[in-house]
Amino acid sequence: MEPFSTSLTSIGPKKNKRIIPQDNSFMRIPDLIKTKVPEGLKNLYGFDISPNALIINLTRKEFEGDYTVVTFPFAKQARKSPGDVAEALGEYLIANTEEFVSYNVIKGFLNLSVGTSYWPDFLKRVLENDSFGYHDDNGRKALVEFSSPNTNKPLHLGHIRNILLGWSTSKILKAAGYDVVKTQIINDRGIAICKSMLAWQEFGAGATPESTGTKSDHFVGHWYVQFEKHFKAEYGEWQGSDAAKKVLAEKDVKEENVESFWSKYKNEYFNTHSGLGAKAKQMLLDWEAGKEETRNLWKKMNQWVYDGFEVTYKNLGVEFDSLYYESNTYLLGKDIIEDGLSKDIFYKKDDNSVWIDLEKDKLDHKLVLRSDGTSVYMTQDIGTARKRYEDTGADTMIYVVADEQNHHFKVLFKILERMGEPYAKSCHHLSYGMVNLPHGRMKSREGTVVDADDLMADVIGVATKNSEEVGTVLDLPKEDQEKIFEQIGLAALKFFIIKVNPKKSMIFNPEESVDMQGQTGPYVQNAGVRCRGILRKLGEYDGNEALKLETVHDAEKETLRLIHSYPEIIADAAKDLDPSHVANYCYSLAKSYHKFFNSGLSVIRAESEAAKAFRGDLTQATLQILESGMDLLGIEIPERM
RNA sequence: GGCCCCGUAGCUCAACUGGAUAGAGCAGCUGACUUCUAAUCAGCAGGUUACAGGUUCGAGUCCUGUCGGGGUCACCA
Repeated sequence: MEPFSTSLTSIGPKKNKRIIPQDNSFMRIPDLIKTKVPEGLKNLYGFDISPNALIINLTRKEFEGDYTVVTFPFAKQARKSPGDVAEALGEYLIANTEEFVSYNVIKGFLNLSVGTSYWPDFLKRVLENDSFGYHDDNGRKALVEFSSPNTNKPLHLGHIRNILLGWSTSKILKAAGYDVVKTQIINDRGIAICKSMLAWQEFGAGATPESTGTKSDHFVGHWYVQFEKHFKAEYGEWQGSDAAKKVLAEKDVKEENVESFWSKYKNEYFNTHSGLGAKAKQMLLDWEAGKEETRNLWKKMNQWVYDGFEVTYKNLGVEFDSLYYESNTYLLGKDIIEDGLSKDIFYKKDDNSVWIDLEKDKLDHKLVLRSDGTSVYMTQDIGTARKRYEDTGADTMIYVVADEQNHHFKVLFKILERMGEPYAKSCHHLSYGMVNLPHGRMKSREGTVVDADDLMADVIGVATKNSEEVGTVLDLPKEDQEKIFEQIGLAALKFFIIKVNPKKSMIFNPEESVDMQGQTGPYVQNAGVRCRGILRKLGEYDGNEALKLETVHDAEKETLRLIHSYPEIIADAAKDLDPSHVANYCYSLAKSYHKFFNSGLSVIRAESEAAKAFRGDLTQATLQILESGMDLLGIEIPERM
């Protein structure tokens, strides 16, 4: 048995001697159409159109042709029927390009067929360029904020959707030509972490993650839960007290409403009568005053959380370029408000609170400084945005945050605009829908929150079980097997989440998330692994033979056209900030290759040297694009599976 | 209640941003492994795109209304 690392990483011939055409005029079909159709319209009818206004589709498989141009939009200006325009354009393209060899017209649809010789040439271009599909630097810098957890409890399924969206959006923007900075703001201060701190101090008896053998962020989360438990007990007991009876009498609560009244009163109880509440609040005040003992406790517990997060992030395969801590940024923005006050962007009320009037933009008045002069969330966000601009020079800022904050970001961006911030118009809220379970929302009270670490362990567990049943990698060393199981399990999870359009809320069915058949991550991986297997067996071949190819079969054409459209997929995904485009694309490409594989067209036993070389190139290119596309989603394709 | 988002096959999702006969997967049923990996493929079945109008060559997509679901309306984050 050969060692894993050497036997599996060689995937066949990488760079054979090839005839590389010397001209620089190579254009992919969409670009060719965008050049030649406006030119044709100008020559034929004498009017100009914007190339971007063209509608170019892959020809549906029930019709003859490869690419379809829709001519309805030009009919009026040309003063001809859409069919006539299509005919004339078809003639023009045949006469004035090498690539198109025939056409047909159905109503206003011009179906164009690309000549066979185009494809082997095209594949060579793909294989020569490892980053085929990527776009040139556009000179812009985008800052992407995602994850942004609180430090009082571990990450859960909601964070996973956020993180996967943020990560892949960052990758996609990079591929689309942006310089990208990945960042997060860590919400490390506030009443929540104080609750964990207090509970640990009061009831923890010196326990540590080490002493209890608990992952350190879960350890801190445990004490947060303990706080809630003790608080609830305290509250329940209090409800029988004279003070409680007095409250009921004052508020004139009827007998049958007592229970629901108490559940709504909880927050007020925390702020008024609760002993634990008072202690937690005192802790927050001590923290703000910089009391050393409190700060040390805070540092200790936060460090536990960070150590835990680091493991989760690493397992998920993500990392950040920079971090912002709320404890450093929560005072930012106040100066900016003062400044804006003098410029009449904001106004002050009699009680000294500061507001902005957004009624002209069909929004409300929004508070930006409390009457006691302290800041609110919005104030911080204003300050942090400017700081980030100063720190990084990013002219585009993308906030990956759940859609419950749609309104907040609408207001934030409008305020930044009013302030004349140079990046204001390029701020985007990548808003995504809630992740629900088959039986409804995740609720911490009902213990239905799906923990991130548990979830990853589960999917890897299922992948391991499946893989051992299939038995195809049992000959490999144990650690290589484990690596593969991990790759497969995470692929299932990540793909399941990322294939859904971000703005839609999604239902997360744990059973379906570990499916490995059909429209899933492992299905796509399997196509790539299949390519690797074929290339391994194929060995050396003469790449130049491919240029002598005489026919391209339908089963090959589908895969070719998909590879061909990869650059547009990246551009669209970047424009829409929507990684699901890439996921669905990868699935289509994998599907088309599987189909080709089963079509009876053999690579290794091809009918001619030309076909063999061509299919070898096709297989290599498919693998290259699958790896590239899945990489944008944070998914790896294993060597074997 | 005001504002915002969503509603597509039994279930989970697509539909190139207004283009051709709305496509996949899962679940169900039939077939294909001595063949380049069956985590695959081929096929059957499944739809009044919530409903009613409108806009135009053309509507799941845009507009209006109705019904259903979610979010949000804090000197919280």
